[in-house]
Amino acid sequence: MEKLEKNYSPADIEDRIYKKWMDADSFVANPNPNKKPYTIIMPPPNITGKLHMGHALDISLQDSLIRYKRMKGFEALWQPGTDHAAISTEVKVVEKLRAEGKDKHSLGREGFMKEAWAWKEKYESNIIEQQKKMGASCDWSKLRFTMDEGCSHAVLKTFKELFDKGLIYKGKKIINWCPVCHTTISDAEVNYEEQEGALYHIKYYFEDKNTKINENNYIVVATTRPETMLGDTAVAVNPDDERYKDIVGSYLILPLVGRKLEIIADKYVDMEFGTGFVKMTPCHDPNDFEVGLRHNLEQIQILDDDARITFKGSKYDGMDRIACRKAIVEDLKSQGYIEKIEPYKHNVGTHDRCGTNIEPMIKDQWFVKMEPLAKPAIEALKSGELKFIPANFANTYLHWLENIKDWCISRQIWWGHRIPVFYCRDCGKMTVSDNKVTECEHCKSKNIYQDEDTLDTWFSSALWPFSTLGWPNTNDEKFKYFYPTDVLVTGYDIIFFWVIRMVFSGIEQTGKCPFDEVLIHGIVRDELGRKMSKSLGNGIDPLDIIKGYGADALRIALLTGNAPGNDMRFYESRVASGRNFLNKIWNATRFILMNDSKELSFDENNIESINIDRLEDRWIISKLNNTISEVTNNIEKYELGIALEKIQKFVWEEFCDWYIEFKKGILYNGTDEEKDKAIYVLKFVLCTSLKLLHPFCPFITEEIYGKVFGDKLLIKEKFPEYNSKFCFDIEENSLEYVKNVISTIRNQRSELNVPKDKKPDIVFTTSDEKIRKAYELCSEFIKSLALVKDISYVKDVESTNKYISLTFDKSNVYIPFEELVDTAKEKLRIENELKRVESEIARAKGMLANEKFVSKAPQQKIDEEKDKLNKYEQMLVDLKISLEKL
RNA sequence: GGGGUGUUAGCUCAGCUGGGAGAGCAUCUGCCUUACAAGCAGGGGGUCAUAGGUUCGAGCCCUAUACGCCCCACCA
Repeated sequence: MEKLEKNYSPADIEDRIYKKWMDADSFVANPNPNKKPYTIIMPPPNITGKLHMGHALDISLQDSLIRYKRMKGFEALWQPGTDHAAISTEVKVVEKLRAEGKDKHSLGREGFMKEAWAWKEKYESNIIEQQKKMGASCDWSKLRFTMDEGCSHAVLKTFKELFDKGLIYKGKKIINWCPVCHTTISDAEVNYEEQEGALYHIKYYFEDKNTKINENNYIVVATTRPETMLGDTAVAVNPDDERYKDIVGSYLILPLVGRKLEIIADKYVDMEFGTGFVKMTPCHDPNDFEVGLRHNLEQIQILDDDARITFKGSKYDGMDRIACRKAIVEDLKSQGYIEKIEPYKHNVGTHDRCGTNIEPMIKDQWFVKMEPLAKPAIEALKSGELKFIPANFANTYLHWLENIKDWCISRQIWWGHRIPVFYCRDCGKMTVSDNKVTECEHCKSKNIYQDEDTLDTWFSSALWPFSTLGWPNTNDEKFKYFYPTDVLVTGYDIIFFWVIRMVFSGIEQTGKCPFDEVLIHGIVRDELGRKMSKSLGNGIDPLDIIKGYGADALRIALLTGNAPGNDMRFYESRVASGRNFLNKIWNATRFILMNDSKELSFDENNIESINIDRLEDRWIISKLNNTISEVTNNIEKYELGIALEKIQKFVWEEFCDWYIEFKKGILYNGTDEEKDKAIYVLKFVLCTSLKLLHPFCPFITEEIYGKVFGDKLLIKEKFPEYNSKFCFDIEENSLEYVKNVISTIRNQRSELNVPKDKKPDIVFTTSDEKIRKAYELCSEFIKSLALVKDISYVKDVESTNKYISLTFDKSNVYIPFEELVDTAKEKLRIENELKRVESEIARAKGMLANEKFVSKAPQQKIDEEKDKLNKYEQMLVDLKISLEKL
């Protein structure tokens, strides 16, 4: 048998182990009538970047779940793939081209697409390699891409179907325009950020010199964007505003321009704000647009696609919007139109991909009609078909759906699914098809051209749970077997973008909610609680952490100490402590192998045929058995962190700190038969622990499993199950009692600074036969672990001795530390103990004397209190005797 | 403005359906004990934000208050 290195070094083994899994096709899942399916669709990472901590968390959760279910006997498919990330990728490719001195437009659409595909090939393989470093056990043979043939077909099919149902339409509406990316974006892609600006108060004079308000021949409007006044076509007041009732319908003259503006009344205006007058710019403000529709206002577009002013015949024409703002303000000032300028903080919409201030504009775009689609999605949640973990995210989901607006899906970029709409130059009608189109379906003319726009990247992501499984071919075996999927694991930050859109698309296209449950996690932040970001430079690269500590340690750090849905701060020290745990189990293995000089054969299935008779063996097996049950329970409830902590606690504390220490006596000095059995139980516990741990820490467990248990692959083993034959409550309790005794003696030694080589002969008294037996069975443990020379039972202890007396509920242990005992101190210690016990008794008595407690509390609780009372009363008696003897 | 959420040990956070407060890190003490110093043993440290309420019993449920964070909407 190969020897293990003294310390666990993940770098040496992880790639090798991963290859082993791949070579054995361990991740492949295919429709299998003999097994139940379990499916997780991986949120496809963008091909724009590299793996970040958010991905690492995502992967840790999903991989743990999928490995667990695989071991539980499910045909477990974790479907991987990547997202074309339309705008993000296009921006990156354009940047790359610019660096090479090339230009998107001179390349042309085809040339550009070639470049973009090359980018995709490169970055897709990067990110996949990184996912593998994390240990991701997804079925790479089924790798998909949102723009591959199948997904593209799904997209076109969906577009066509929604169009035919009237759920996709083209319309001139006000949209969010990014002047840098040169495309529309959806409402969800707009981030509002507070910016320092100014509120300009501008005088608009009445057309009729005799009209006055507040003694003045002008009114004052306030705006943060004075340049938009070029597009003003009205001024609005609230219809209920008594101040201005009389002037509704009169006209103003727009400064600098001279346009006549009617004063209109619309309930949109807030009377409380500013002067109560609002200038209306229907083309460049969403609210003004709505008001404009109601009042049939003229729409004057004053910005082009670069957000430059287009105002023919004016000095402002062609100016950048910011330069124009300055110029206009100067002109207004010099001509006396400015009443005042105040500093003003306000929220400005920015593009979430590039940070540019977005400009609302009116454009002819494609939209998805949301209301009919939102309804079933709301229903799915309310009926319980769809569940969120934690449940409170359901509110977020519902709130969004109940207030949803139509979804702008057309983008003026090239990288993406081109809108499958063809316009006929002859008859002017549209042809929409998910197949190749060569002629107008209305007049059969060949003189047609395709819509230039592409679709929002989320349009294809929305289909991901089924487009990856073969849809729209509903006869595809994968689709029939694996769909709907079981759980979606993702961050709360993309509930709006993605989860909601998958749900309504899934219901609309397949008739089923695409997943039963959504496990939501938070954001991984830096140590100061800040988001990790490129601009702050505070990002931590998961790959660097893996290099230093291994993927398993990183996974532990990400999986523990955090409740679902909450953000977590990333501390490297937590990875280090994870690594320390791995080193612990590594060394426990080393210990076993070092003591297994005969390299005994081991078959875990024979465990039931072994006569487990020793107390500590029954104890550890019973503990292990309970751990299995609890861990399983926690995983099923998605409490992965709690599950993992329980495994760690079992392995480190119970197995390593206690059990292995117990066994050293036998391994060093026992008979061959005793040794062999000890090795057997050690291996059994190790083997089972590895299985429990494998979903969370796949690499080290696979490595150890291979070293100790031969050629079998752990990934393919069965997850341990609770076995009622291994439930040894009595032995478990007895040994816990002994552990407590050992700890208490150690504590006293430590308090009194007793040197290690001083090993007393201790005696004990007890009234309980079971306890007496436990002491006898475990006397070797007490001797070796509490550094005791001999231990004996006596009926009573001579009162002349100077000793430390330790009182337990059913026994007393006396330690002769004559020269170390300070009688006064010892007296104080016992008195304090006495006080504690007395207060416990008072507490228990109080509860039991409370009639309401006795009549209302569950019987089990009452019995517990009675037991406690008995126990403490016994201790009280013993403590008093000890005190007397001092 | 609407919704959500947090306040627990020095720090970061757990605490499952209400039944005697936990972890990691940090800190202190003693140990290089032949699996592991990435370790072992032991210790200190919390009126669970505040005030009420429900309950036999509240860190947990309800109400209010204070401070914080997040999301949505967005006021010109």
